[in-house]
Amino acid sequence: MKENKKINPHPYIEKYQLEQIFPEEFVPKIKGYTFTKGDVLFAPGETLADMFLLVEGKIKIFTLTPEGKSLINRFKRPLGVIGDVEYVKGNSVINSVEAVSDGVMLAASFEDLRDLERNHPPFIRFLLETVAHKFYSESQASSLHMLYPVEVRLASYFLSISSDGEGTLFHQEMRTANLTELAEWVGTSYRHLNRVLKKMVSDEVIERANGSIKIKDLAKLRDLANGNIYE
Amino acid sequence: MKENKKINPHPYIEKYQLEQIFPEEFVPKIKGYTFTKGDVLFAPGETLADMFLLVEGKIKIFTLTPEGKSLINRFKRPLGVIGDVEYVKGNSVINSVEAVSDGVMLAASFEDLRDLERNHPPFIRFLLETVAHKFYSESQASSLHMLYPVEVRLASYFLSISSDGEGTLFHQEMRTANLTELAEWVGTSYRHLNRVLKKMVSDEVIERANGSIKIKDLAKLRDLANGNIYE
DNA sequence: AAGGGTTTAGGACATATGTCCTTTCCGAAA
DNA sequence: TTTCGGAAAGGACATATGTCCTAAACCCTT
Repeated sequence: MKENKKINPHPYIEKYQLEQIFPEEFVPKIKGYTFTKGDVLFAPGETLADMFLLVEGKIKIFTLTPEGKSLINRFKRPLGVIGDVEYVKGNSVINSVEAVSDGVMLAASFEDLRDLERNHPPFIRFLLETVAHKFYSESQASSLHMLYPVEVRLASYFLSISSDGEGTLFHQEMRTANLTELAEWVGTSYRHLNRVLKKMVSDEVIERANGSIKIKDLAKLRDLANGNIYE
Repeated sequence: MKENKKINPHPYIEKYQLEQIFPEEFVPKIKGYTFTKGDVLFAPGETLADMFLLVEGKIKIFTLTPEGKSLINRFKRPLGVIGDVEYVKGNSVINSVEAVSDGVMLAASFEDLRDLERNHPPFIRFLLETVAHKFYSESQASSLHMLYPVEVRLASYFLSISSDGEGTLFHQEMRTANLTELAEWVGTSYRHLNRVLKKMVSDEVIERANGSIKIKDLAKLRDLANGNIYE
């Protein structure tokens, strides 16, 4: 990771009760770094030596093709983990990671983590749960993408972030800043997103007023989403 | 799982050196079941009480939509694991699982596994690696599907199973029996697959003789696949 | 208030992919 | 050998989505 200003990790360890995962002896080995909106945090192919915990801010994880297309795999907010799969599999970074806002990461070296893994079972349990959850979400999203057109995916997205389903960490991860980002998230072009939005407006499912989108008919939205909700 | 004939699991434990994951005391808790081609092994929503190890045969894991569309997520051959994510996350079965050939599964109850997890670190390490690998493959495949048209995905598929890349377990998992299945695997309709195959023939990338497909120009295929190879 | 970049909106056209159908082919069962 | 069902091949048409482009609206900054 591009290394910005170092900061004291302790407040975050308390805030997120990380003592349960990282025992007292381990805490001194944890470093804290800040990052700034727009920073490229990790690039594909890079070799990692540390695992990171996002404890403040928002980042996006995306794939860039040689042709310049980009696809957002997921957003992360606290308490997101970066480098877990790389730690386990020992491969290099797969996706690009970029800061969507200013934020803070905690870091611990793979080397130290291997010791921790041996002596402190809760850590490997934490890892396992993290990765299992990532797999599960990825798998759901992937099926949704493959099997349904943009309109359905979009309806799912709206449902997920509507106050209805609020509260889950995951939903927070999904909020997008603007339509361009939303398009990348849903996995389509801006143009097409716009087309679908227009259709939803004329179907009276949503309303658009000066840039913001409001859900007008939750029932219709549910109908469209077809039972498919992210998460 | 639909329970077929019980069999003795020991030969498989030796064959795949499972003693490293399951210590001697645990082995008696492992059961063995056979299954038959076409069996529906697991259905979405089902609650699992056991984790399964595929030790013989081939199964496919797929998603079925309410509209009847189906999408193959992956094939599994030995030593595939079923129920790992369900074990960790405690949720019900996500996808349909069907036997593509006759085969054998070993099973161990979640309850027993929880004890094992506490007392025998190699087991949780095994789980972690399994899930991390699943996530990694899923993630790769998902990006490929989202970002490239069928022709590219198909080229990737051919490259992966060509003798060139042979040997990896993963590639074995991918071999499909007929074009219909291939279509489901690539995530498209049979009709469209056929269209793309025809184009590849006229571009002299592949040859088709009485149902079988031969790679004619590996270089062109690589070019098409654009560096994207499954796995 | 004026200028310039970013975001939103949408027209026109091209391409990718799906759906429905018909025909042919081939191997297994009778 | 005949029959029949599934698998393969492809025509015709519909839909989903992408690409390229232009114009208007919306901030910021000066």
